[in-house]
Amino acid sequence: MKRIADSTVRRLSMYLRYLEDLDARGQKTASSDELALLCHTTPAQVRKDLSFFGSFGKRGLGYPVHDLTSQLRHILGLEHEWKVVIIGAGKIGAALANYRGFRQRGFRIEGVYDVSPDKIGQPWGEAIIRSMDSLADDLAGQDSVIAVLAIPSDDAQSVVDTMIAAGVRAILNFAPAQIVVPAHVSLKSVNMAMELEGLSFALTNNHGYRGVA
Amino acid sequence: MKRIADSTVRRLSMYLRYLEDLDARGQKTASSDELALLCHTTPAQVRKDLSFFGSFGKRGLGYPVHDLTSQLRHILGLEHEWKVVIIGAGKIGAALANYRGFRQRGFRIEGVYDVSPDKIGQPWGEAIIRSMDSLADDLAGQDSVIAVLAIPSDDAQSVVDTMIAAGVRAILNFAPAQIVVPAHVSLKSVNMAMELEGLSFALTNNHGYRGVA
DNA sequence: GTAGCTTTGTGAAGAATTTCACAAGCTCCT
DNA sequence: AGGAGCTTGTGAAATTCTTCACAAAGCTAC
Repeated sequence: MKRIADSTVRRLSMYLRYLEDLDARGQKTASSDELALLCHTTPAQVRKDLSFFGSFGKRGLGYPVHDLTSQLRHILGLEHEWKVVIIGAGKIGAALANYRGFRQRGFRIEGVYDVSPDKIGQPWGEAIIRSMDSLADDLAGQDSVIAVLAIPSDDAQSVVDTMIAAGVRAILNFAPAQIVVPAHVSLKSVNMAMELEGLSFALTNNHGYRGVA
Repeated sequence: MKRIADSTVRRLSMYLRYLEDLDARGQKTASSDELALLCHTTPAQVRKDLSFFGSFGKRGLGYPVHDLTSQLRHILGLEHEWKVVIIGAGKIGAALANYRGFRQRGFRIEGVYDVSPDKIGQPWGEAIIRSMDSLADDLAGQDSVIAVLAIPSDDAQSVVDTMIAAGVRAILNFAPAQIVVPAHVSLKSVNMAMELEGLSFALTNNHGYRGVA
């Protein structure tokens, strides 16, 4: 299969969100025009994105909403539930655990881990904070696990190494640090300071620069 | 000035982070090779990125660390402090308020606002949760303000409209919703569910796809 | 059934971004 | 002072991503 750009995957994710809305409202079909309008992109872009994976629409009619929803869920690998472990029982970890969007979209928070001995064993919402040492055992045999890293930068790389040794193959990193992972592990980083700096740049150099929605 | 790509700005931000480290350690110069290694990019990319803004290096020697640090801070508009108001006194707002990276890099949390009458007036860390209605007055005359939106999606657009009416010109949005802003307002959105879905896609279709560090 | 309207799917064109490759410039050493 | 050894800055090439434009195909009405 051809390599799919990151930007394409993000848009697929967005199409899915809106298609789910339309489906819930009982709308049967949607044209690339309509989707483009909702997602602030172009009809051509919508069609091109979808065409990488097959031809789901009917000419003259548009895309069947319910069917395309399933197809996108399949493409994005959202047909089964993903188990999410949160590493770092701090404020960011807490915010993520409560984030509505996760559960709604099939990501189930499975457990919370920390390195700090003070925190291990403490209750945390409905769960108990567990030790990183038990991660490998807890995940033994588990396949669809995504780890969310919400700890200070200093420890980030060493914790990542521990996680990978424990069998984690996907990491969403919130620590503002460059993390290195082997090729078989997928990593995404969200860096909030970097986003703010992007806004600072835009405000400082407003030569027609526009932020990204 | 030429339009600067978003990806370029993100990398500048990253160069700055590492240059600050090097500066703190007393290193005098750094080559594009060294920066590229630290930031996981290529030397040519580093040079090209910097060359959009001037020529800061010395051939045969590299870039003067301390000087380039200042230059980048200037380019990114980080020479003065930015005031950050957090809209939404929930878990995400709390996490952001405590995020070390913000304060460290010149973003000062100025106040917390909410729409919910139950929350308004309540203490929140060292501050008191304020009403959105007072936003316009509070910001009157203030120039360098960035609003961080951490509320549920349903209210997002209407709150954004209120903020813009109050004079906000830069918004970092954490609500998983498409927000529309007029051209003079800069907007960046962070969508955590979308990031997780990207990982789900990568794990499901691991045909050489690699996440982004 | 076919004319007219609509919308997809897709090569090809265009734009944007990254990488290449090398001349020019600086430092250090002798 | 001159040559050797680096490293920058930058046009040009390559690659990646987006937009265009249109043939092919479905639907509706008569």
